[in-house]
Amino acid sequence: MMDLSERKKKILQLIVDEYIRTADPVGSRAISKKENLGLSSATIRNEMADLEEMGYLIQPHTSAGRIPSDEGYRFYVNSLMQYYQIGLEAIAQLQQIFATRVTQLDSMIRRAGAMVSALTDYTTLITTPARKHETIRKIDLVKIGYDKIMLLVVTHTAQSHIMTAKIDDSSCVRLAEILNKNLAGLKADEIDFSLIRNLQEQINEQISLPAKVLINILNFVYEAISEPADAEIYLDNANAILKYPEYADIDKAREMVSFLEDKENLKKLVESGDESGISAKIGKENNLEILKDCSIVTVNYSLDDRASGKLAVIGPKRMNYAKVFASLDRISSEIDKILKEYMSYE
Amino acid sequence: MMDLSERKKKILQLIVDEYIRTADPVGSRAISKKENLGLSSATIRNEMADLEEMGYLIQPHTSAGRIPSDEGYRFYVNSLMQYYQIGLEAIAQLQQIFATRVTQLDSMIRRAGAMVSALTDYTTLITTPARKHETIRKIDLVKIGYDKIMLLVVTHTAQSHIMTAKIDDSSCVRLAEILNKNLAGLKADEIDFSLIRNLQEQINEQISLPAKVLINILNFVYEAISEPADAEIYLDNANAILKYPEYADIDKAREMVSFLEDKENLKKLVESGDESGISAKIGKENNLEILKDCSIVTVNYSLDDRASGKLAVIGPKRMNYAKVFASLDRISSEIDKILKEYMSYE
DNA sequence: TATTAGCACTCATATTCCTTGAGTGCTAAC
DNA sequence: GTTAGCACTCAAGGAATATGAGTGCTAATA
Repeated sequence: MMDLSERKKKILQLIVDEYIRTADPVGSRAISKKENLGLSSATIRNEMADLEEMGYLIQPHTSAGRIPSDEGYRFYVNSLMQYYQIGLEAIAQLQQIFATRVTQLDSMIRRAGAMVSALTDYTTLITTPARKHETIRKIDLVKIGYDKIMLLVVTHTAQSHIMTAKIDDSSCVRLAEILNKNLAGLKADEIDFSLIRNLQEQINEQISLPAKVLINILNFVYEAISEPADAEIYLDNANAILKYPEYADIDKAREMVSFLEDKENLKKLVESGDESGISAKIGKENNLEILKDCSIVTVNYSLDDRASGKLAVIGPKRMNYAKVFASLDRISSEIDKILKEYMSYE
Repeated sequence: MMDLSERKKKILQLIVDEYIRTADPVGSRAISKKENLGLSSATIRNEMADLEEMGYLIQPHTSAGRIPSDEGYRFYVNSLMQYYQIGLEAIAQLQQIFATRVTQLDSMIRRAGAMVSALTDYTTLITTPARKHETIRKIDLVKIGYDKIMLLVVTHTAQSHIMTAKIDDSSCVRLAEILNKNLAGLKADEIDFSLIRNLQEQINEQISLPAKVLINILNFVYEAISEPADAEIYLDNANAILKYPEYADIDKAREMVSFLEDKENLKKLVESGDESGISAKIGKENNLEILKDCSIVTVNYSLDDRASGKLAVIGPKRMNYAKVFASLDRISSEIDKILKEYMSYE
């Protein structure tokens, strides 16, 4: 690898940076106008010609600017790239993604959505069931390391949580017993302050446990049975729209994709379906300019009043309605079966 | 809603079917040539003119064929659509989607992938960790309905399974005890035939349990600790490529998307990264024609020899390398933390 | 010797104009 | 009521042209 003068390095870096930003071939004038460089475009042109000869730059055609070659990128990545600092807001956002609780039932539901898009080859929308009145069936504590325990809360699904706490085996068993005796069978709104106080006293009598650990445990238990703030909504096979000639215009496709990326939009969409059976909204029936060439077919799934959600297919107005109706019919009854399995008792 | 003659209905149906199939405006000649209709294109033209007047068809412009209006689709959906039969192969395929085992750890990993694409706005690829030598920590049985029990198998994560079986509460407890005594601490390859026979005998002595239920239980336990056939691979934000001008050409975008849809391709891709640290493959370094304008940045995550996987970002060569490197660095160490939490004991 | 101003040259992109052909509506004959 | 025939329309595609960003080279300058 030939050595580059500092000036050449600087120029190469500016070109790569600029090209990364704009995706347009970078001209000599654009670089010469940059910051404190103090060089005319003619000089830059000479340097660029050198860099091209060395293989770091490419000219797509005579009268265009330059773009980096693979070797140019490689040099940039190895030697020129500036350190990037991830923003605080981004990190905060990340924490939230991880914090969201996903139960096994939810991921089942999500896969049902994937099935529909596999069957129909259209974009699918599915909401996780809004759960109500969940009861704690059983609580268990399993020691899984010298200072780690796994907390299991069985509701309609098994929810688990790993926490740091030094408890010996027998205390673990005792603690689980106390928790079960006091909490099993309860719903979220039946857990009140006096109950907690009582629980705390019983525990303190029998085992030594840091207050913080108990609070963590109770928090997770409470979370497991309380309704989620809002039902999750999942989108599957969003790029199916690329396959249909109505979106041969890239701008239309982009507009649609970014519409579908906004969960608020999706929630509104899915709520517009009728309450019973499979229903279709065709074109302008959707009352939305961007959807005037789309149809949305929606179906509700539910287990009496305890859980319900929606499943929808969105595609061009010219969709294969027969296939979509048949698929939704099939999968929604499949979901009903799953719900019954997971959530019905007595 | 005006009545339509049978002939008009038939013609409307043929037009909608044809348009759904081809997405091209349907001309009178195409219809007249259809099957047993036995009418000339001129006659069809007259009928089409009527259907247009009634609002069921639209002419995009004078010299084009007709396409259905929203009302035309509506009529089709309500009255003309033929019943569609889902193919057997499709259904078989579906069963498989549901059969795949997804643990809580897997969905954590998947969300880590989502984070990277949120941070960078490029397409992200993530493989779930290949697990080895898992041991059963605890088995539990919870009665959740009059003929339903939930089987819990705690490994590095809690896996649950709901099955139909009529067992009374005390038998449930007894059964769990026996299972734990015989199976806790074992790895997949330590479960052999004599062990199972022994277990079966103990159970038959103490409780009455249909052989089929026991087999179901053992099957699920075994599944929970055996290695998955192949690591799952998830793709996130695949339509990010639409946002970049290098894919302004819709055909290029389509080609890329369908490349990314094939999991076999993805597996090969992700395996090409270096073993340690973050590494980038730029353009032709990927040795694949379709990727000659793409870069792939890969990082490994791992917890000693027990679990490891890959995380990769794929985007245009002109990607923001600094940001991608920083994001991957950050998230992979986040994953390492999770793995440690979930999988390390002692 | 390094830098710069000036100018002729190149070539992708956008624009305009023209051709082509699929499909129509209408009329007259069957 | 149905059909053959024909003039008419208009989107899509191709050829020809204009535009302008950016270059390389030369000669002047510091």
